[in-house]
Amino acid sequence: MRIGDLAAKTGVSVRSLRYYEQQGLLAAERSASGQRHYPEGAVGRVRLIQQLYAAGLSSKTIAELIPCVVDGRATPELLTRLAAQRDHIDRQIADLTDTRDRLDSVITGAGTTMLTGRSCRAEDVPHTAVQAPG
Amino acid sequence: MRIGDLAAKTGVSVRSLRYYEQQGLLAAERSASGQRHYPEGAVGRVRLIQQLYAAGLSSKTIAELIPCVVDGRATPELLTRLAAQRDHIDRQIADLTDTRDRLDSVITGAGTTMLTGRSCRAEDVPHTAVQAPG
DNA sequence: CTAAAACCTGACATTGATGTCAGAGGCAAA
DNA sequence: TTTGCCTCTGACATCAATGTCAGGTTTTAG
Repeated sequence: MRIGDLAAKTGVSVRSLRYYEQQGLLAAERSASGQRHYPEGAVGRVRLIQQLYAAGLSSKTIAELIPCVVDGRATPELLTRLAAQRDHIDRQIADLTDTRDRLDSVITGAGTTMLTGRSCRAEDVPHTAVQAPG
Repeated sequence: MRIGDLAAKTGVSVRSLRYYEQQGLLAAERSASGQRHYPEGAVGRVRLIQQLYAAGLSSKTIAELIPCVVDGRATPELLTRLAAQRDHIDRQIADLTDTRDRLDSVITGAGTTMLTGRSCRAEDVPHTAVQAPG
């Protein structure tokens, strides 16, 4: 598979795939002329990378942990780091849940506000047709 | 309260507090000589800002939503945006939960691996909609 | 009064992932 | 062979939040 195909399959830009290689996250075979060639498994690998990016891990951290995650090669030290990342994600989940609930209560609370017809700085909303009176 | 005190109470740098003001997230009274002066409530406000930053909202988005969150005021349009943010956070939570579980199974699997010598291939662990290899 | 500490504005630097552009070469179809 | 698309490297641009430095004013402590 060439880089354009992998990009199409994963939804990740060609630019980013090259960047992942540069960061040591994603190896590629090279053809005689230097073009990158990926096995099928690269698709899952890229998805994993994206997932870890989404969890807020840096390239450097992913590069350190990825052999452990894909190969199960875990030194006790790596295992500790992995657990630390898991705990960090746990904290993120807790924080996000808190934020979600907070927004939620604002939303349901605002339902009452909507009935009373009060507006929220309508003059600052440059969008289409705000008909709420100021 | 002066800016240094607020920074100390919130753990946010003085630089960032000035930046928040510039972004319209955090207003400050000014003394005759121009120094910023904050009420006690600013502490909670800064914490809210941090919370929303942590949820991945941009300054611009926070600036738009914050009057509603703190005052409970919302136009229907703003309410929609708020709900969209909540849904976005919900998706983040789901993704993070998935990632956490994945790391978790690597961790417990790796523990087993260390005992049994079996390898643990996380890319083969089923999570949400992994495309099966052909 | 004086010196230190805190504050002000403004500007430039940094980090990280990604976009974009330029110039050169590879590869398959016509 | 020509055409057109894909790929290569390398470099510069971007965005957003924050760090840092400079030069000047204010506040506070001795």
